Amino acid sequence: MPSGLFQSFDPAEPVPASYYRNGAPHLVRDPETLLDGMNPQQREAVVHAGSPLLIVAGAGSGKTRVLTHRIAYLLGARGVQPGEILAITFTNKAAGEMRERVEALVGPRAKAMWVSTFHSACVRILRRESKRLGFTSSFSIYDAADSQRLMALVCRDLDLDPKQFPPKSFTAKVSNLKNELIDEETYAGQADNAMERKLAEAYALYQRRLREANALDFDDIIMTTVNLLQAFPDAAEHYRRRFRHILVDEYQDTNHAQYMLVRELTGGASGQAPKKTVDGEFVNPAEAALAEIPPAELCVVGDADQSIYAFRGATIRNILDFEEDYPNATTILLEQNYRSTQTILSAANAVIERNSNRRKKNLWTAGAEGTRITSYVADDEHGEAQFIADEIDRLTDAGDAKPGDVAVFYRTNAQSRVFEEVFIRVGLPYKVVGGVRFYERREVRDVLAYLRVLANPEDSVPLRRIINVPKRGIGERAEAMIEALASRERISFPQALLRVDEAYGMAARSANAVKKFNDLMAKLRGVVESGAGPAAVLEAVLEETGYLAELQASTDPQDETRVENLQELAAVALEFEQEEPVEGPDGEPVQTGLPGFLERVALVADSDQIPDEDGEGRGVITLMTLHTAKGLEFPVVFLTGMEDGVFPHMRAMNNTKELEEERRLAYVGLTRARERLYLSRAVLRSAWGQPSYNPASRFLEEIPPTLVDEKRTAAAAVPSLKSGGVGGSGGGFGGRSAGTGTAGGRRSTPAAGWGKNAGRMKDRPTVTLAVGDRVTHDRFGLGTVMAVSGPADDAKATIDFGAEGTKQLLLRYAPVEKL
DNA sequence: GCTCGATATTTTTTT
DNA sequence: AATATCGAGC
Repeated sequence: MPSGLFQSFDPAEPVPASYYRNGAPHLVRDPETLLDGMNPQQREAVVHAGSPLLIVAGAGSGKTRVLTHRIAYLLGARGVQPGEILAITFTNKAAGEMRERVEALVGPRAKAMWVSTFHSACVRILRRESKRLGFTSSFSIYDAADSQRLMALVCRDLDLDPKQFPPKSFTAKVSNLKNELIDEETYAGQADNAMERKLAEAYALYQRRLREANALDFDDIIMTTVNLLQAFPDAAEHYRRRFRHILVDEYQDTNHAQYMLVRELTGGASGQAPKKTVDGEFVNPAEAALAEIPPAELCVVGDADQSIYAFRGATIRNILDFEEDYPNATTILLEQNYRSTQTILSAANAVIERNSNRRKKNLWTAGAEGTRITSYVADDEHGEAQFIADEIDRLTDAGDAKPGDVAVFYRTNAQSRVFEEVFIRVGLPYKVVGGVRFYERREVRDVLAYLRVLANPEDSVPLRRIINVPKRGIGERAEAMIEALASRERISFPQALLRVDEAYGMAARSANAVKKFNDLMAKLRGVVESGAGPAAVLEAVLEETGYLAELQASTDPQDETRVENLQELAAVALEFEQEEPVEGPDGEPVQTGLPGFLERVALVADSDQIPDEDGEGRGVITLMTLHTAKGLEFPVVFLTGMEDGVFPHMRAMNNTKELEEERRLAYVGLTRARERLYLSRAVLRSAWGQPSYNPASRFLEEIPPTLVDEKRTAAAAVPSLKSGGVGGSGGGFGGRSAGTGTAGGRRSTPAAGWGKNAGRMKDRPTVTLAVGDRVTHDRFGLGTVMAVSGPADDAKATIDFGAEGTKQLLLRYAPVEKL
């Protein structure tokens, strides 16, 4: 029998019934072996019982391992039933991974746990409780683009000047309000200037339209669930009795609504006492029942230093104030890092330390110091990409890395282009993650809109999207007439569409087009009613609407890709259809058929595309934004575009709060690297078609110079200023300020006017020194470096020259050479 | 009603 | 540079 597996318990302990579900006991790990190889803090986090638990998990501290082992321990050692566990993550990918890893530990009974995202958990609850909330269980889910479109319609209906009241900003504001759990009525009461009153009006109409369409937007999903739990004590009771253990991952990314949701589900947080009369009687008997349920055991995991979604309403407050929200909470700090070299960790620590008001944390590793971080200053973004391509080539040739080990990070999606160009040219395999996402592509959204209308005929947003796609002669004017009919007859837009004949002033040709459209939809509805699955319905849509035919007939090369995307969508539908219907634990409704498919598509963004480690293959280089990189790790990481204005982003630079968020983003980026870390920047970068000179990112200066090996410096990057023959940029231009021209097939770099190094004429490239390095000085002779301080390109060193004494030197000017 | 060309607009975005 | 949006003209 393999060690670590056993079949019986200590006789002193009763065997938990959970071990014998489904008949015969299966091989179960001794729960204590779950603690093998863990450090003391991790163990404590796994076994802790009896009070709310906050696990402050630094980057790479084995967070997921702790969470999964904690769940396994709950099941194995504490007799918890799988059905009593609710584990919440932010992404479907994270949820899937967690479930998989728990299943590997405890076997198939893990299936009965709820491991899901905030949104899918809430949708599940809402489908079950939809009746009491006034919509049907087949409600539609509006994503950001749908919300946008609906708000645009609403603003138009209210005759709002789009210049003065931009629908886009209204959408964002409504989203923020919902994240703060402020509903339209409450907001109407507090709006006190012209703009806010208009917003209140738009908010109210927007909500009305959603209800009419039997739809909820992303933010509603959370807010409505909170409202449900607060308004219906018996509903709250059901879920509180059920979920006795609630685990929340990435707690630093929760917004207020999600925070309240966790509180409502857990019960027992401070300030939760139900209303009582003066005699101590409960006002509401259902609340009395609720009050008797002891609070669930709450365990949240997070790292305030990795909070990078404040711009979407996430609030660090939730993690910082956890101990106040849950007064008897225990906090465990995980600082030991199992991912990166000490060099990388020291750099990350040094950067994040500049943020104010943070809980002090010091990542450390029992592992190696590792190689120094490589920095590189390129002439322009092409040079930067070229350097990275060359370096990856070098690493792979030397057998130090496979392409799949390498990730290239950047601040904004637009920066990926140059890397793609260069990688294609030199033949490096790569994959860009993110950017325009699959489910946001026009053709995918068009076709899904058909399916949505078929699933929910009252949903007017997708209906209006496809009413004239492909073009069938129902223009703006015709649409306006239908709308007029709808408001005249006080019916919905979809209903008005069916009564075209009553539309006043509609051209015969338009009316005929609408009728043909109605016939088409009726025919498709017939396909749905015949019991066809999502894949068959999708195929019917593609055929009957002529959508596919139009794309295939097109000469636009883009349309070829579109056909492929639709094929992929059809494949997804087929896959969904053939999935064995996962039985919801204890008969929870699980959506199948068209509504099920649409729900899947609405709640699953495609983070699926992060290249997996495929055992055999050498993998591909991963290109992505820093935001997308959170939670991942790679042996080799290139952090690119390290320039003020790019990263930190220009719009975050004059605001301390936003700058601190950028710094956390830098921290996230740095801590993704396991072994090798590269920091690169370009002196000249073309952004929005305009070339601009960017100074070094302030984050670079925050990394101790001793940790960095400057492979190419700013001095080398400015041809006209350098004396040595370092690097192969444009070639020398004397001392002249060269304009933007072409030299050696590459754009050259004007000399004047950039950064703090301008004016440093004719000196050698700044040496990078580390403590202990031996140097020679033109005047003082041999010396040993005692200390180094200051930012990389402005570093000072303390050097012991023996008989000549110990000198403080500014390396930028000092005539020192490394030996 | 549709197409073309001028004009404005660009962060990040797990759901 | 690339794309979305808008208005004029067919």
